[in-house]
Amino acid sequence: MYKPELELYYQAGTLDNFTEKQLKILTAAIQIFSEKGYENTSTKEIAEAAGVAEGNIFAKFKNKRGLLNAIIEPVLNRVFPSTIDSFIQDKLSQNYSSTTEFVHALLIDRMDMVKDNDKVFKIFFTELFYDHQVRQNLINIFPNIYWQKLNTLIDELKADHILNSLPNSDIIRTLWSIMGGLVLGYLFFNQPLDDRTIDSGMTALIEAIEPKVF
Amino acid sequence: MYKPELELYYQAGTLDNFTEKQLKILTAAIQIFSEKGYENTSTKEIAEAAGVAEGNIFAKFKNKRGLLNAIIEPVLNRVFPSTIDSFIQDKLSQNYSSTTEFVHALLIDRMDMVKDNDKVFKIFFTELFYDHQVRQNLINIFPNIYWQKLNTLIDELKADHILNSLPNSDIIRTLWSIMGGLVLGYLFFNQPLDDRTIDSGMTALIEAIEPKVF
Amino acid sequence: MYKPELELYYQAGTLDNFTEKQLKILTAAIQIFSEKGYENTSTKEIAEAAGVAEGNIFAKFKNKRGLLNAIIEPVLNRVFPSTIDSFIQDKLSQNYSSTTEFVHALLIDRMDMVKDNDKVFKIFFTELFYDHQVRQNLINIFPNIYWQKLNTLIDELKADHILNSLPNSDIIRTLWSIMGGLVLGYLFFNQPLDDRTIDSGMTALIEAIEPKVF
Amino acid sequence: MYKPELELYYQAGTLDNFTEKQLKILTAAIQIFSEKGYENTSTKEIAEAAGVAEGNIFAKFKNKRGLLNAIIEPVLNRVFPSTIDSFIQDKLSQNYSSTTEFVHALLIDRMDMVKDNDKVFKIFFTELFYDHQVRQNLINIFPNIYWQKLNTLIDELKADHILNSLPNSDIIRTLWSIMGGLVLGYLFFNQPLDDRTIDSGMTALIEAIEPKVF
DNA sequence: AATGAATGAGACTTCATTCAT
DNA sequence: CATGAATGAAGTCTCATTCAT
Repeated sequence: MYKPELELYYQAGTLDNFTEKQLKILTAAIQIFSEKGYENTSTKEIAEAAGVAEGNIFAKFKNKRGLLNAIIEPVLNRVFPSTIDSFIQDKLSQNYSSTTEFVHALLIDRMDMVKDNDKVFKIFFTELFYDHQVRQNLINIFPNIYWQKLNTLIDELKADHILNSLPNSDIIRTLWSIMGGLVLGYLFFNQPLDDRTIDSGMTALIEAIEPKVF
Repeated sequence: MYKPELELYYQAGTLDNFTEKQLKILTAAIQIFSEKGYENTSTKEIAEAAGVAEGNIFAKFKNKRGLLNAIIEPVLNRVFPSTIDSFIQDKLSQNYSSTTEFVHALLIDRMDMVKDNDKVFKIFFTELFYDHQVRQNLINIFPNIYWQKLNTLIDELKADHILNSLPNSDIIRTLWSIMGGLVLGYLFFNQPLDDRTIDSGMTALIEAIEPKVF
Repeated sequence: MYKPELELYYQAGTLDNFTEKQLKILTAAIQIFSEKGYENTSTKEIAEAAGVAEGNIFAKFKNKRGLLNAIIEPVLNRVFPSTIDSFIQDKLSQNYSSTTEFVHALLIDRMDMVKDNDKVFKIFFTELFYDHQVRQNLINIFPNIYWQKLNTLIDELKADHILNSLPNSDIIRTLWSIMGGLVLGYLFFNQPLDDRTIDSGMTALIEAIEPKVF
Repeated sequence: MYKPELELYYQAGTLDNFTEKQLKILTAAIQIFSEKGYENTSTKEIAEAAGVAEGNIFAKFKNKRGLLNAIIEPVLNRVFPSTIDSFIQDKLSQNYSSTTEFVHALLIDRMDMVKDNDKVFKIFFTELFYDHQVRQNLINIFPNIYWQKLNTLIDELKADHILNSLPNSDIIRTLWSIMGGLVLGYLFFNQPLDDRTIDSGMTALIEAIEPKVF
């Protein structure tokens, strides 16, 4: 049973605790939530799409919100932390010859993850803007220690002439603005997220954050 | 009766058709929708906050969705078109001495509008990501003729060495990515939208889209 | 519109805040709750019996429990306090020539109230034994000050040789045991609560709590 | 495996037909039913408290109601009949020298049974007031033949000057009123059921039903 | 005997909308 | 215009019960 929309879970083996029917519920919910939004989807609709009795949803996910959380949580608890971790730990240990290489290493595989799980990410971003609690959860993912490490890293990259001298907060905002523009354009406005487009975004990003050479 | 949150409407004199009670409804709806989201707000709640009977909402706005549209429409029908128009017509008529001046003229007053109507814009963006129809409406705001004019403009700016040689679509995406990053950061993540921050965004944008001089 | 089952409320004019349909709901709920019990009655059933849309129940009574409380509360907040008050204040001010007269004055009109509102009292006692919270509410009706006054009263009656020398707590328990036996027998076991039966209960009570003369 | 809450069953050896798991279910059900009431307890909750699978409940007790009946039945089929029997047969065969002795013999061991099985009795009385069917079952326990024998007995006690000349029905009601007051006070209102309290109840009862001596 | 996933009827409740006053 | 009582469809959720394993 291949579940392309569940890539995010597979890595952790989380789905081992799910029965066949519960997986069908999850898959159906991802499909319909991404199409019509959480609030506009009824649990009856999900159950019918999954070919399952409605009660099953509540047996496994406690309530409708629990089903949404089961979809969103992997993005929060796996995607963001692993991105940050690899950003801070892995990348830091390497000697980047250029800003290009650094940014490239950062972007490419994240974008693949978005494309492989587009429905899940669409749900995530929709809720991110809709629900204050989800935003708070996202913020809580990044404790102070992360920000300190991130700042330290950026300072080092500045010292190595890989980043320019803009305030760190501006560098960070530019980074996620460009990335966010690519991702949201792809998810919500049918814009391409192919290699050329990503490269173009990378170029723009690099121009914006690399030091000027004279 | 000053209604700072209704700046967008005032300009057009649209509010002349509203009674005192209907304005109270509109103001209350903007407040609560921006706090809790459209789906999580009941018409009864709005009526109570406005201090009017529930029936009034339906007398003026036909249904709950009509109330939301009354809030969102000005953003679609006034903000975006006027931005595009001034972008194409006004700005075009001027002779920009530099990319900086061009971008500066474009950004500053739009950001003020966002700050003066932050609740309305929060509702707009929330719905933009939540509702496919709102996205479609936004897309429909820009008919082909606009895109043609925009492309012509960009081509001219390229010829004038005010923009670099990236594909037009990349330039446009970078532009709204940086702007969107500022706006969404302000509306949803408590980030500043002061002059310094806007300047920093402008600088990044300029670096990304201005030609490199050798 | 005569509502024999709502005597308890009438006295306070509480029902002025109820619409015709809400009174029908209340009446229907009293009828069905007393027949089948709160838990075994659905709100749909009540609405149908009242000839009203189900939503009406929740508009006035907030939820199903609120409907039960609207029935039970008058018993707690009106019947018991007024009984205690008249017991302590009114009766105390009189000079009883005998225990008989004292007890008689206490019992008779309370029993009439039970007979006039038998369904309400049946619901009340059912819930009293079913729901710990209702028991707690009943207990809270009697603050310490009441017990002090009651003890003082009983002590005085003892000094006047109207009550015997049993511990006050035993006198009180005997009193409500005999009264409770009459009431519960009537409400739950089809036993008579006519004057002769009440007189007989009074006689037993008097024998138990009056002083022995030698 | 000592089960103090199952005293009622032991005597009859009824529990021999129960497996370990079924006894756990019964014990858990008694505990939770007495705390929260039958209607507010789910079979899942019972199964979890008993540490068994939910299906076990239905394998042995057929349905949820069957589980309640298994708890209530011994009270109906053992406690009441044995009380009546001993009242009519055993006590009758003795020559009571006084009313006191008679009543004492009747009350003491019944109260011990209540204290040893308080949770079961709490469930029983709760259901007695909640469920018309349980009341009917209780009434059916006493066939006409019992009432005839009981009346004969009371008449004889009257002739022996052990009971006064009140109507038999009044004597019976006073008897179970006083007893019921003690038991319900203990089970539902945290009142003591120690020897002194029982003695006090007995005294009151005797005063009420014994003949007056001149 | 034992398990617990699965069922689905039915419960309570919300809420946009209508309409008589 | 204004009111808010009334509606009833539709929603979420619970839970006793079944049954394949």
